This record gives sequence, structure tokens and C-alpha cells, in this order.
Amino acid sequence: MNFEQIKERTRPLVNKVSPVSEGSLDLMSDLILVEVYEKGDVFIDRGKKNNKEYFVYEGVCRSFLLSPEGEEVTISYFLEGSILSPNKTRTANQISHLNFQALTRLTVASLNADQFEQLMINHIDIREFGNMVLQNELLAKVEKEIGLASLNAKERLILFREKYHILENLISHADIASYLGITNISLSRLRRELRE
Amino acid sequence: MNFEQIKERTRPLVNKVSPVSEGSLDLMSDLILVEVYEKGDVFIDRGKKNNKEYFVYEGVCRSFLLSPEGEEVTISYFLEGSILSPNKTRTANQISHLNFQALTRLTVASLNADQFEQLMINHIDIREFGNMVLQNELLAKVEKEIGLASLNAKERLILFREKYHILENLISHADIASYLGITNISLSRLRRELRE
DNA sequence: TTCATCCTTTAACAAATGTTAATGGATTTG
DNA sequence: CAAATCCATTAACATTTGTTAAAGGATGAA
Repeated sequence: MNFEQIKERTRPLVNKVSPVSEGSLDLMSDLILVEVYEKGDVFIDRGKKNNKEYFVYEGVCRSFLLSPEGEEVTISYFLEGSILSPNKTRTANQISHLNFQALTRLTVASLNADQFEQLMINHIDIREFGNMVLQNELLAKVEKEIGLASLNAKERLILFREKYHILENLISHADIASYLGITNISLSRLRRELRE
Repeated sequence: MNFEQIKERTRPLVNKVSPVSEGSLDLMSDLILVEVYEKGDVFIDRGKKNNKEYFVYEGVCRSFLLSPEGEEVTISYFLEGSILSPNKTRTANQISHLNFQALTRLTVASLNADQFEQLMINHIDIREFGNMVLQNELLAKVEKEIGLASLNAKERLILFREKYHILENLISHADIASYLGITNISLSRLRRELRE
């Protein structure tokens, strides 16, 4: 993918969050490397170094962690055209505290996080963009938190469908169940209930 | 409270998160106004403007939201010596999307968020501090998320006690229950079980 | 195709949590 | 002090969710 292709692919993705000038888009595109992963690949490992920002060009991925009992818990989903959690929010000293996994064949733009931080410092529109990504990230977490704390599993599934309906027939129900905070057996029961 | 008092009160609070130089501490202290609230006061209202950062000098507060059913859901607790979620993470266009309430008599330091952002831009140690606050914030949310998604209520109560044991005899059990994602009746049952 | 494997569904039962209502203790108000 | 109010607890019952096991369906490999 050449510079112009990268730029045109990045533009709508960035502008959807917070518009930046043509010059700023050039600066960001300059930092971008395109990476491709296969379904199932874990491309960020908990405990390992990661100093990149990511935009999802194509495909779907998730972040997950192991629970105290050793089960995978899905924390978030990232759909096509979305932006991964800012590096600063998912690392400490450049060490990732989450795993990220491709759920389909996945094409992402990656940017060096330090260089991107410099762009944020020097360009107010890029800073606004970065801060807006952050806000959205937190907002999504708060929404999920409220759901887990105040809704029952059926209501959570209904919300999940509104937000991620394409995922339900694309990825493992065990993943979805862990995201909803239930077992996959419960998920199956709820699916039947809602089918009737 | 005079400048020196503010500074000495702020120093340990900031250094606990990420140390800053004496000069940077001066710059931050310059921005600080001390605010005092009474138990029960809601000092940040969802939907209203807020452009401040806060440090908790004395007392305890919580953030909360109304669920779709109109019940208050406690999102986070902030103990003495902690730092409220960064302004950027709890506002959109300076409009708060959370409520914050004093659970005891509460003394906070408040800083203008725009001026603080300028300090972050111009001083690497303050930027590091701000980013570290952010990391901690997200980390706490991810921890809570995992708890809600993978532990049962009893296990969540045990974790809560480890982290916030002073709260259990200080604030309403209804608040705690909403934080744990259960009813206050269930909380009462669990308390009895754990007592035996 | 046939076998093997993985995932989803279903069933039966157990455990956890919610709902409604009543009780008792503590605190506040008059 | 007495009445009123608030909050935590308890009980009885209903509902939801988890656990274990079995069965069916889809997919891929030999």
C-alpha cells in the first residue's frame, strides 16, 4: 500500500472521531505501517513490549485477559474502521497488560506511539483527535460497566446485538459469553428465548 | 490554605503516582484551588459543564450514573489521597457524563483542566504524571470489568473488602451493592455468609 | 465419502441471585 | 420522650444463571 492509499484509507477513520487538517493527516500517514494478521493470531501479548497505536482497516479483533480461574475474558471488541485503545491506556512502561487477537483476517495500520505522542504535543488537531479516542474508549467502558452492574444477561445480549450484531454470527459464542459475563450455555438459552 | 500548605499536601499525592520536579510541583500548586463539600453533596453533575481536575485531600467520594431503570449505579470510589479520573475521560466538550458525590465531608484540590493540559504539553514530568493517572484509571476499570465478568458476587465482595475495606462501614450498602452489581439484599446475605 | 473434531444446543438438576414483604435497630425530628 | 424515618437484616418464594452431561450439526482432514 503506497502513501496515498494509506492516507485515503486513514482519512475517514480519523475524521469520524475528530477531523484533522490535510497536513496533520499527512504527518500521521507518514508514521503508518500496514500489518496483516490471520484469524486467531494474537498480535499483542500481555507482558510483552508494545509501543504502537493501531487503526483497524479491515476485519475484527478483541482484547482479552485471563481471569483468576484461567479463563479468557473478552474485554472489548474492535470493528472495522475503529481505533484500538490508546497505547498509554493498555501498557505500563511499554509493557502490555492486555492481549489482542484477530477474530478474522485483520489488516491494521500501526504507528509508533512515541512519534504519535510528539504529533499530539505539536498539533492541536491531532491532540484533539487523540483525546477524543480516549474519551470514546472510556465512555465505552463506562457503558459496559453500567450494563454489567445493572442489567440482566438477556438485556445485555440485546444491547450487544444492537452494537455488534455482525459479530454474533462471525465469532465464537464462548467469546461473546465471556464479554457478556455469562457462560456459553446461558448464552445459548438466551438466544433461544429471544428467538421465540 | 496558603501556597506552601497546598504544595506540601499535593507533593505526596503526586509523587505516589509519578514523581515530578520541584519546579513542576510549584506550577501545579499555582493552579490549585481548595474546595470543601459536605457529605452527600454532588459536586459534579452529569450534563453540566466541568473543566477541572481534582485531587482528593480528605474524605471519600464516588462517581455514579443512573441506569436505564433509573437506579443509581456506582462506577468508582475515590479514597483520600487519590486523583479523580482525568477531565478528558469524564467529559465531552467540557460536559460531564458522570455524577460525582461526596460520601463524607470532602476536601479537594481543583485545577483548571486547560491550564493543566498546557503544563502537560510543556513539561515532560507532568505529562508522565498525567499519563500515569490515566493508566491507573483504565487499569482499575479493566480490573473491575474482569471481576464483574468472571467472578461471582461473593468473590467480588471479598476483593472489594481488600481494596476498600474502610468503605464498608462508612457508606450506604445500597451504594456498595450497585458497585458490585448486586442488590443490597444479596449484599446483606453475603455479609452474613462471610461472617460465619 | 467417512471420520474426527469443534461448536452449539438441549436437558436435568444445583446454586446463586432477585423480589416482595416483614422485622428490628439506629438515628432524627418534633 | 415518642413518633417518624432510614437502613440493614431476614424470610419465603420466584427467577436467573451455573454445572454436568449428552446429542446434533457443521467443518475440515484423511
